[in-house]
Amino acid sequence: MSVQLSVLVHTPAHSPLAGPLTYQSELPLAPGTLVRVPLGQRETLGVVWDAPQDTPTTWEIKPITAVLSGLQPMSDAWRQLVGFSASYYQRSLGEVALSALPPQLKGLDATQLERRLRRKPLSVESDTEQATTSPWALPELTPAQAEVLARMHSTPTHKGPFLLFGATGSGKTEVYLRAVQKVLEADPKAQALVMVPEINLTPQLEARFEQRFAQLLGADFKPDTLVSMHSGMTGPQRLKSWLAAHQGKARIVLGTRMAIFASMPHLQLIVVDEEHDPSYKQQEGARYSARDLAVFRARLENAPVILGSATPSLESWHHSRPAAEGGRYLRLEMPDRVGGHSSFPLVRRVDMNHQPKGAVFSPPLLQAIQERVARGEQCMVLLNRRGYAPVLQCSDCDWKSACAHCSAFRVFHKTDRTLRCHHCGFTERVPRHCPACGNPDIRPIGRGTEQLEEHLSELLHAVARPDGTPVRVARIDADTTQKKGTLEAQLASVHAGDVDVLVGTQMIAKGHDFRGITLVAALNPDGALFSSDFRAPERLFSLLLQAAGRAGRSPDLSAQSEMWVQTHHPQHPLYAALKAHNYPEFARQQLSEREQSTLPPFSYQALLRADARTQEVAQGFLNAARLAATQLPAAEHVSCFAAVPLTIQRVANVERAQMLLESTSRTALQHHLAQWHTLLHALKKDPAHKGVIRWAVDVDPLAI
DNA sequence: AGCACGCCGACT
DNA sequence: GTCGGCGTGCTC
Repeated sequence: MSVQLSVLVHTPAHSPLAGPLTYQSELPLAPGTLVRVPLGQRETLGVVWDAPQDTPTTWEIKPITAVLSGLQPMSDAWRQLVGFSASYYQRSLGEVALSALPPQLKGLDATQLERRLRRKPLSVESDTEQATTSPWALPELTPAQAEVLARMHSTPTHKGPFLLFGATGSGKTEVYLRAVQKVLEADPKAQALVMVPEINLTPQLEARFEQRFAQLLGADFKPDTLVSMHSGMTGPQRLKSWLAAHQGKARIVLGTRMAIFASMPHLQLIVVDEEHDPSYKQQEGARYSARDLAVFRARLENAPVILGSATPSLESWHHSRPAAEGGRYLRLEMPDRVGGHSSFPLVRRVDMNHQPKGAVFSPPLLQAIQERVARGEQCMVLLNRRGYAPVLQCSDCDWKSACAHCSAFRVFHKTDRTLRCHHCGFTERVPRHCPACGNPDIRPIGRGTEQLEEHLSELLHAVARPDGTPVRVARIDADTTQKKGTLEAQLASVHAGDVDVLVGTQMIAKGHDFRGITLVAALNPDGALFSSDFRAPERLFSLLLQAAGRAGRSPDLSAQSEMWVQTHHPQHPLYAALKAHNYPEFARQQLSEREQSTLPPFSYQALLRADARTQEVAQGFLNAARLAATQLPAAEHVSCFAAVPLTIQRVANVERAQMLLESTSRTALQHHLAQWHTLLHALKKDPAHKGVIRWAVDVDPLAI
């Protein structure tokens, strides 16, 4: 006697096999059981999904190959999370479920896994006991931290979500540590999930958690008590972390957005640090928001979730309005920096309308940098553009360094004399003469961080540090940190005081704690003020406030620290709110504008994207999709805008177009998308749209 | 997504 | 003459 099972395998969203496949098994298996199944010519990993359906089948039903009996079935909550993610983000169950498991697990057959599981865990280091005996004490909480923790723990009616609105330097991490400590101490099995936006930020947080919990747990702190999950890890490392979490050995899982799918049978707390960060949104495949899924998962697991930020996303801020007005999150505030000094760097706006035309550094900013450096203080200069110059141009004809494969210019990188396309990677040596007319005079137009570094070295040439040595300028951006470990090394040299002025992209504005920096400057941030992207101001405000938070972290220097903004719009309300260090005011302005225009969070959006060889084919598909959508029942509640090319219309010779859908009802939009999906599959097969390379839906897109 | 099959260009 | 490019089709 054998039973039939529904099993998920890794089949993509666009495959006709989107749903679970049917296999037979000698024994009934619990939903969530991990199995090996034959699929075509290969054998692959599967997850038992539902109770068997007895729909009559016309094809042969193959038996499963093996049960991975060494592993507990995936929990109900995990399956519900996967089910929700697949349906909400319009992807197949199999794709979501299997990409939520570590890739290495797919490669292991049942016997290999048995061997892997039997492997003895590393023995605990012998010095752990020493650590427990040496005296130590928990750092004293600030009144704000104590208050926030008390409110989280004494609000049984409100299990979260909590929005921890804490200024940079107010000690949010300590709150996370205490909240985690609390759940771990209350239940010896409890597990906590802590998420950070970027891989770069995991090592320092990991160190902080490890130090704390090695002390707190003493001999109970084993090598796999704290594990990480992020895409920078090797396959075997990820498998190891995953197994530790799945088996409940890992009490704390620390990771980037992918960690939201970690198997944690005793999950009792989720922390999302820097919850506003766009990195929480996956940008391909199932385009999930790990922050939104964290809120969903926390509810499933009946666990609290803490969303922390100094500049919350407007969505989360709106959700944390007073309950009387419909807010569902509890807002907890920590306005002051640790150490009681609430002083935020003084924000200085330089009106570039009254400065020498074309100057990169306005004279007052340059002077301020010179003075600081001469006093032995450190400065940080932000410019969001890598390379030496964003475009090269012939002085004679109209040649520009366009990319042959993209509708974008190739960026001039002076260090290796190349022209590089930042979209497709196409790289060539800089030509000696204009490729079009032979003119040897080709010029860089505009400025990137490389040029800034060079320029600033010249400008500060005559300035000496207090010890008489020359000023040192360094640059940190994606180009200087390609090799693993270089970022750490560069950050260390800034810490050590080997650098006087640090130039870089937004990479340097996030998270890193620079003690000696007393002046931060944003050279040209105006672009985001009048961008067509309605979220651009939100990102700019967040970036500037975070950058400002880099200055004056050390209490003795904070009093004189400054944030400089060079702008042509010094009166803009965004800068006024920044100067006042007033995020709530900024959020109020933005939300009122969003409400006026019925933009998120007052409406819900989705994008349909199509890629094709030509723009006509891509848009043709979208327009046909739009026409098909008008037939759907929810159509009247969903507005569908015209198909438009993406801002970078062509990348690597693929033309890209998209179409925006909007509704004031999330449910209506969801129903509409779900029904649309089947129509889209059919459309793609239509010979009229043969040229469509791929299409995808992006629910709650971050950029339009 | 893999993995096979299948039909055209530059190499041991 | 083969190796290998990726287009098309299939997987319970």
